[in-house]
Amino acid sequence: MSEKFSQKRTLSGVIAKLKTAGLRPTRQRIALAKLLFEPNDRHVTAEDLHKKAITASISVSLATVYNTLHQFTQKDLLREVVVEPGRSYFDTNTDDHHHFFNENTGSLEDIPSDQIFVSALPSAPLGTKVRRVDVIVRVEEAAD
Amino acid sequence: MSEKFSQKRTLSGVIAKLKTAGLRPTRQRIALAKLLFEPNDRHVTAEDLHKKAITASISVSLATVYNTLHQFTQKDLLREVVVEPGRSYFDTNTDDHHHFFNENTGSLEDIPSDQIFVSALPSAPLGTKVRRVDVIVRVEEAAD
DNA sequence: TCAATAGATTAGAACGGTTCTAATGAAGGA
DNA sequence: TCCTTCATTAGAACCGTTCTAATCTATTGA
Repeated sequence: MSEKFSQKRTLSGVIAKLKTAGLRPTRQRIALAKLLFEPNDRHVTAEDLHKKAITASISVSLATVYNTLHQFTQKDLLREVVVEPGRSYFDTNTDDHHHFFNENTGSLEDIPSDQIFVSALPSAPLGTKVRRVDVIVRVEEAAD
Repeated sequence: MSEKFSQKRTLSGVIAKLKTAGLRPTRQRIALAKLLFEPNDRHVTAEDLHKKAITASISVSLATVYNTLHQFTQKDLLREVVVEPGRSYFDTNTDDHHHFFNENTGSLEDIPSDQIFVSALPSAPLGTKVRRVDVIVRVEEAAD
Protein backbone atom coordinates (compact mmCIF):
# COMPACT_ATOMS: atom_id res chain seq x y z
CA MET A 1 0.00 0.00 0.00
CA SER A 2 2.83 2.37 0.80
CA GLU A 3 4.37 0.79 -2.26
CA LYS A 4 1.36 1.58 -4.31
CA PHE A 5 1.47 5.13 -3.05
CA SER A 6 5.15 5.52 -3.82
CA GLN A 7 4.56 4.08 -7.27
CA LYS A 8 1.82 6.55 -7.87
CA ARG A 9 3.97 9.35 -6.60
CA THR A 10 6.75 8.27 -8.93
CA LEU A 11 4.43 8.23 -11.90
CA SER A 12 2.99 11.64 -11.24
CA GLY A 13 6.44 12.91 -10.42
CA VAL A 14 7.72 11.73 -13.77
CA ILE A 15 4.80 13.30 -15.58
CA ALA A 16 5.36 16.57 -13.75
CA LYS A 17 9.02 16.43 -14.61
CA LEU A 18 8.24 16.02 -18.30
CA LYS A 19 5.61 18.74 -18.30
CA THR A 20 7.92 21.14 -16.51
CA ALA A 21 10.53 20.47 -19.13
CA GLY A 22 8.01 21.24 -21.85
CA LEU A 23 7.76 17.69 -23.13
CA ARG A 24 4.52 15.87 -23.72
CA PRO A 25 4.23 13.00 -21.27
CA THR A 26 3.80 10.26 -23.83
CA ARG A 27 3.70 6.58 -22.96
CA GLN A 28 7.26 6.03 -24.20
CA ARG A 29 8.78 9.06 -22.54
CA ILE A 30 7.15 8.22 -19.23
CA ALA A 31 8.40 4.66 -19.38
CA LEU A 32 11.95 5.69 -20.28
CA ALA A 33 11.99 8.41 -17.63
CA LYS A 34 10.95 5.84 -15.04
CA LEU A 35 13.81 3.59 -16.07
CA LEU A 36 16.27 6.47 -15.99
CA PHE A 37 15.34 8.52 -12.98
CA GLU A 38 15.68 6.02 -10.22
CA PRO A 39 17.22 7.01 -6.91
CA ASN A 40 20.81 6.28 -7.86
CA ASP A 41 22.54 7.88 -10.78
CA ARG A 42 23.26 5.96 -13.94
CA HIS A 43 25.36 6.17 -17.06
CA VAL A 44 23.55 4.57 -19.96
CA THR A 45 24.00 4.22 -23.68
CA ALA A 46 21.07 4.29 -26.08
CA GLU A 47 21.54 0.60 -26.68
CA ASP A 48 21.54 -0.10 -22.92
CA LEU A 49 18.33 1.77 -22.35
CA HIS A 50 16.63 0.20 -25.33
CA LYS A 51 17.53 -3.31 -24.15
CA LYS A 52 16.39 -2.47 -20.66
CA ALA A 53 13.05 -1.21 -21.94
CA ILE A 54 12.50 -4.28 -24.10
CA THR A 55 13.39 -6.51 -21.17
CA ALA A 56 10.82 -4.64 -19.07
CA SER A 57 8.24 -5.33 -21.81
CA ILE A 58 8.10 -1.69 -22.78
CA SER A 59 7.63 -1.53 -26.51
CA VAL A 60 9.69 1.35 -27.77
CA SER A 61 11.78 1.75 -30.90
CA LEU A 62 15.48 2.51 -30.88
CA ALA A 63 14.78 5.74 -32.76
CA THR A 64 12.53 6.89 -29.95
CA VAL A 65 15.18 6.04 -27.39
CA TYR A 66 17.62 8.25 -29.28
CA ASN A 67 15.07 11.03 -29.67
CA THR A 68 14.19 10.87 -26.00
CA LEU A 69 17.78 10.86 -24.77
CA HIS A 70 18.52 13.93 -26.88
CA GLN A 71 15.39 15.75 -25.80
CA PHE A 72 16.11 15.00 -22.15
CA THR A 73 19.66 16.23 -22.63
CA GLN A 74 18.44 19.41 -24.25
CA LYS A 75 16.06 20.01 -21.36
CA ASP A 76 18.80 19.37 -18.80
CA LEU A 77 17.28 16.19 -17.45
CA LEU A 78 20.37 14.33 -18.67
CA ARG A 79 23.93 15.12 -19.55
CA GLU A 80 25.87 13.60 -22.42
CA VAL A 81 29.34 12.26 -21.59
CA VAL A 82 31.82 11.67 -24.38
CA VAL A 83 34.73 9.42 -23.48
CA GLU A 84 35.06 7.00 -26.37
CA PRO A 85 34.83 7.55 -30.08
CA GLY A 86 31.69 5.98 -31.49
CA ARG A 87 29.58 5.68 -28.36
CA SER A 88 27.71 8.20 -26.22
CA TYR A 89 26.87 7.85 -22.57
CA PHE A 90 24.04 9.72 -20.90
CA ASP A 91 24.35 10.61 -17.26
CA THR A 92 21.31 11.04 -15.02
CA ASN A 93 23.37 13.24 -12.75
CA THR A 94 23.15 16.75 -14.16
CA ASP A 95 24.93 18.42 -11.28
CA ASP A 96 28.36 19.85 -11.84
CA HIS A 97 30.68 16.86 -11.52
CA HIS A 98 33.36 14.85 -13.28
CA HIS A 99 34.19 11.24 -14.18
CA PHE A 100 36.46 8.30 -13.79
CA PHE A 101 36.49 6.30 -17.00
CA ASN A 102 37.84 2.76 -16.94
CA GLU A 103 39.34 2.18 -20.37
CA ASN A 104 39.41 -1.58 -19.92
CA THR A 105 35.82 -2.11 -18.88
CA GLY A 106 34.17 0.99 -20.34
CA SER A 107 32.60 1.83 -17.00
CA LEU A 108 32.00 5.37 -15.83
CA GLU A 109 31.96 6.59 -12.25
CA ASP A 110 31.06 10.03 -10.94
CA ILE A 111 33.49 12.28 -9.14
CA PRO A 112 31.51 14.80 -7.10
CA SER A 113 32.53 18.36 -7.88
CA ASP A 114 33.67 18.95 -4.32
CA GLN A 115 36.27 16.20 -4.66
CA ILE A 116 38.12 17.80 -7.50
CA PHE A 117 39.10 21.35 -8.18
CA VAL A 118 40.16 22.96 -11.43
CA SER A 119 42.08 26.20 -11.14
CA ALA A 120 41.19 29.39 -12.94
CA LEU A 121 41.40 28.73 -16.64
CA PRO A 122 43.18 30.80 -19.23
CA SER A 123 40.63 32.98 -21.01
CA ALA A 124 38.55 31.28 -23.68
CA PRO A 125 39.53 31.80 -27.32
CA LEU A 126 38.42 35.12 -28.80
CA GLY A 127 34.70 35.34 -29.44
CA THR A 128 33.85 32.29 -27.36
CA LYS A 129 32.58 31.68 -23.87
CA VAL A 130 32.97 28.68 -21.60
CA ARG A 131 29.98 26.37 -21.54
CA ARG A 132 31.36 23.62 -19.35
CA VAL A 133 34.53 22.07 -18.03
CA ASP A 134 34.79 18.30 -18.24
CA VAL A 135 37.44 16.43 -16.32
CA ILE A 136 37.89 12.81 -17.33
CA VAL A 137 40.21 10.74 -15.21
CA ARG A 138 41.15 7.79 -17.38
CA VAL A 139 42.03 4.74 -15.37
CA GLU A 140 43.08 1.22 -16.26
CA GLU A 141 43.13 -2.08 -14.41
CA ALA A 142 46.12 -2.09 -12.08
CA ALA A 143 48.92 -4.36 -13.31
CA ASP A 144 49.07 -6.26 -10.03
CA MET B 1 71.04 24.98 -50.19
CA SER B 2 70.35 25.46 -46.52
CA GLU B 3 66.84 24.48 -47.54
CA LYS B 4 68.10 21.32 -49.09
CA PHE B 5 70.04 20.58 -45.96
CA SER B 6 67.09 21.21 -43.65
CA GLN B 7 64.90 19.04 -45.85
CA LYS B 8 67.42 16.27 -45.63
CA ARG B 9 67.66 16.71 -41.91
CA THR B 10 63.88 16.55 -41.61
CA LEU B 11 63.75 13.37 -43.62
CA SER B 12 66.44 11.61 -41.63
CA GLY B 13 64.90 12.97 -38.44
CA VAL B 14 61.56 11.44 -39.38
CA ILE B 15 63.20 8.12 -40.22
CA ALA B 16 65.07 8.14 -36.93
CA LYS B 17 61.86 8.93 -35.11
CA LEU B 18 60.11 5.97 -36.69
CA LYS B 19 63.01 3.60 -36.07
CA THR B 20 63.28 4.69 -32.46
CA ALA B 21 59.60 3.97 -32.05
CA GLY B 22 60.14 0.49 -33.48
CA LEU B 23 58.24 1.17 -36.70
CA ARG B 24 59.60 0.39 -40.15
CA PRO B 25 60.16 3.61 -42.02
CA THR B 26 57.97 2.83 -45.00
CA ARG B 27 57.20 5.31 -47.76
CA GLN B 28 53.71 5.95 -46.40
CA ARG B 29 54.69 6.31 -42.77
CA ILE B 30 57.50 8.69 -43.66
CA ALA B 31 55.18 10.82 -45.76
CA LEU B 32 52.47 10.95 -43.11
CA ALA B 33 55.00 11.69 -40.36
CA LYS B 34 56.32 14.60 -42.41
CA LEU B 35 52.81 15.99 -42.77
CA LEU B 36 52.15 15.57 -39.06
CA PHE B 37 55.35 16.55 -37.32
CA GLU B 38 55.80 20.07 -38.51
CA PRO B 39 56.99 22.75 -36.11
CA ASN B 40 53.57 23.76 -34.83
CA ASP B 41 51.20 21.33 -33.21
CA ARG B 42 48.12 20.08 -34.99
CA HIS B 43 44.84 18.35 -34.27
CA VAL B 44 43.87 16.16 -37.20
CA THR B 45 41.22 13.60 -38.01
CA ALA B 46 41.98 10.59 -40.19
CA GLU B 47 39.92 12.14 -42.95
CA ASP B 48 41.86 15.41 -42.68
CA LEU B 49 45.20 13.71 -42.94
CA HIS B 50 44.10 11.52 -45.81
CA LYS B 51 42.85 14.52 -47.78
CA LYS B 52 46.03 16.39 -47.02
CA ALA B 53 48.15 13.51 -48.25
CA ILE B 54 46.16 13.13 -51.45
CA THR B 55 46.42 16.87 -52.05
CA ALA B 56 50.18 16.60 -51.61
CA SER B 57 50.20 13.83 -54.24
CA ILE B 58 51.08 11.20 -51.67
CA SER B 59 49.29 8.05 -52.63
CA VAL B 60 48.10 6.41 -49.44
CA SER B 61 44.91 4.57 -48.60
CA LEU B 62 42.53 5.60 -45.87
CA ALA B 63 43.13 2.26 -44.15
CA THR B 64 46.84 3.02 -43.93
CA VAL B 65 46.10 6.46 -42.51
CA TYR B 66 44.06 4.82 -39.76
CA ASN B 67 46.70 2.15 -39.15
CA THR B 68 49.42 4.77 -38.98
CA LEU B 69 47.53 7.09 -36.64
CA HIS B 70 46.89 4.22 -34.27
CA GLN B 71 50.46 2.96 -34.40
CA PHE B 72 51.80 6.46 -33.78
CA THR B 73 49.41 6.84 -30.86
CA GLN B 74 50.51 3.53 -29.42
CA LYS B 75 54.15 4.58 -29.70
CA ASP B 76 53.44 7.95 -28.07
CA LEU B 77 54.15 9.98 -31.15
CA LEU B 78 50.53 11.13 -31.11
CA ARG B 79 47.74 11.42 -28.60
CA GLU B 80 44.11 10.68 -29.28
CA VAL B 81 41.61 13.29 -28.16
CA VAL B 82 37.96 12.34 -27.76
CA VAL B 83 35.56 15.26 -27.67
CA GLU B 84 32.72 14.31 -30.00
CA PRO B 85 30.97 11.03 -30.50
CA GLY B 86 31.80 9.56 -33.88
CA ARG B 87 35.03 11.36 -34.67
CA SER B 88 38.56 11.07 -33.30
CA TYR B 89 41.17 13.78 -33.27
CA PHE B 90 44.88 13.08 -33.08
CA ASP B 91 47.12 15.62 -31.41
CA THR B 92 50.76 15.99 -32.35
CA ASN B 93 51.43 17.46 -28.94
CA THR B 94 52.05 14.53 -26.63
CA ASP B 95 53.10 16.65 -23.66
CA ASP B 96 50.84 16.83 -20.67
CA HIS B 97 48.23 19.44 -21.61
CA HIS B 98 44.53 20.07 -22.02
CA HIS B 99 42.05 21.44 -24.57
CA PHE B 100 39.54 24.06 -25.46
CA PHE B 101 36.90 22.55 -27.71
CA ASN B 102 34.63 24.84 -29.69
CA GLU B 103 31.33 22.99 -30.01
CA ASN B 104 30.13 25.22 -32.83
CA THR B 105 33.13 24.95 -35.11
CA GLY B 106 34.63 21.66 -33.94
CA SER B 107 38.03 23.27 -33.49
CA LEU B 108 40.48 22.21 -30.80
CA GLU B 109 43.06 24.40 -29.10
CA ASP B 110 45.74 23.39 -26.65
CA ILE B 111 45.88 24.61 -23.07
CA PRO B 112 49.46 24.22 -21.81
CA SER B 113 49.60 22.25 -18.59
CA ASP B 114 51.10 25.22 -16.72
CA GLN B 115 47.98 27.26 -17.45
CA ILE B 116 45.59 24.95 -15.70
CA PHE B 117 45.81 23.06 -12.48
CA VAL B 118 43.77 20.10 -11.31
CA SER B 119 43.75 19.48 -7.59
CA ALA B 120 44.57 16.16 -5.99
CA LEU B 121 42.03 13.62 -7.18
CA PRO B 122 40.02 11.26 -5.08
CA SER B 123 41.64 7.85 -5.23
CA ALA B 124 40.95 5.77 -8.33
CA PRO B 125 38.32 3.04 -8.13
CA LEU B 126 39.53 -0.16 -6.48
CA GLY B 127 41.91 -2.17 -8.61
CA THR B 128 42.60 0.62 -11.06
CA LYS B 129 45.28 3.20 -11.53
CA VAL B 130 45.20 6.60 -13.17
CA ARG B 131 46.50 6.68 -16.70
CA ARG B 132 45.75 10.25 -17.62
CA VAL B 133 43.64 13.23 -16.68
CA ASP B 134 41.90 15.02 -19.53
CA VAL B 135 40.40 18.46 -19.05
CA ILE B 136 38.15 19.61 -21.86
CA VAL B 137 36.91 23.15 -21.67
CA ARG B 138 33.88 23.26 -23.91
CA VAL B 139 33.27 26.70 -25.38
CA GLU B 140 30.67 28.10 -27.73
CA GLU B 141 30.48 31.19 -29.89
CA ALA B 142 29.68 34.16 -27.68
CA ALA B 143 26.09 35.37 -28.08
CA ASP B 144 27.20 38.88 -28.93
C1' DT C 1 -17.22 14.49 -26.00
C1' DC C 2 -15.36 14.80 -30.44
C1' DA C 3 -12.97 16.34 -34.18
C1' DA C 4 -8.87 18.67 -35.84
C1' DT C 5 -4.11 19.26 -35.60
C1' DA C 6 0.32 19.51 -33.94
C1' DG C 7 3.55 16.64 -32.33
C1' DA C 8 5.46 11.76 -31.34
C1' DT C 9 6.53 7.14 -32.71
C1' DT C 10 7.90 3.68 -35.85
C1' DA C 11 10.45 0.25 -39.01
C1' DG C 12 13.69 0.16 -41.84
C1' DA C 13 16.79 2.46 -44.90
C1' DA C 14 20.64 5.46 -45.08
C1' DC C 15 24.74 7.47 -43.27
C1' DG C 16 29.56 8.28 -41.86
C1' DG C 17 33.47 7.14 -39.45
C1' DT C 18 36.10 3.20 -38.57
C1' DT C 19 37.68 -1.59 -38.98
C1' DC C 20 38.23 -5.86 -41.43
C1' DT C 21 39.64 -9.01 -45.21
C1' DA C 22 42.49 -11.33 -48.06
C1' DA C 23 45.40 -10.37 -51.79
C1' DT C 24 49.58 -7.71 -53.33
C1' DG C 25 53.78 -5.20 -52.35
C1' DA C 26 57.92 -3.64 -49.97
C1' DA C 27 61.70 -3.76 -46.27
C1' DG C 28 65.46 -5.98 -44.26
C1' DG C 29 68.21 -10.02 -42.96
C1' DA C 30 70.83 -14.07 -44.48
C1' DT D 1 69.69 -12.00 -54.27
C1' DC D 2 66.12 -14.66 -52.15
C1' DC D 3 63.14 -15.26 -48.31
C1' DT D 4 60.46 -14.07 -44.62
C1' DT D 5 58.03 -10.82 -42.24
C1' DC D 6 55.55 -6.96 -42.10
C1' DA D 7 52.88 -3.10 -44.49
C1' DT D 8 49.63 -1.52 -47.78
C1' DT D 9 45.53 -1.72 -50.43
C1' DA D 10 40.58 -1.50 -52.32
C1' DG D 11 36.54 -2.44 -51.13
C1' DA D 12 33.32 -4.75 -48.22
C1' DA D 13 31.61 -4.99 -43.69
C1' DC D 14 30.47 -2.97 -39.40
C1' DC D 15 28.14 -0.36 -35.93
C1' DG D 16 26.29 3.45 -33.60
C1' DT D 17 23.44 7.02 -34.95
C1' DT D 18 20.25 9.72 -37.85
C1' DC D 19 16.81 10.14 -41.36
C1' DT D 20 12.38 9.25 -43.80
C1' DA D 21 7.78 9.29 -44.51
C1' DA D 22 3.89 6.75 -42.92
C1' DT D 23 1.08 5.95 -38.81
C1' DC D 24 -0.46 7.03 -34.34
C1' DT D 25 -1.54 9.84 -30.11
C1' DA D 26 -1.91 13.82 -26.90
C1' DT D 27 -3.99 18.04 -26.69
C1' DT D 28 -7.01 21.83 -27.63
C1' DG D 29 -11.11 24.11 -28.67
C1' DA D 30 -15.88 23.67 -30.18
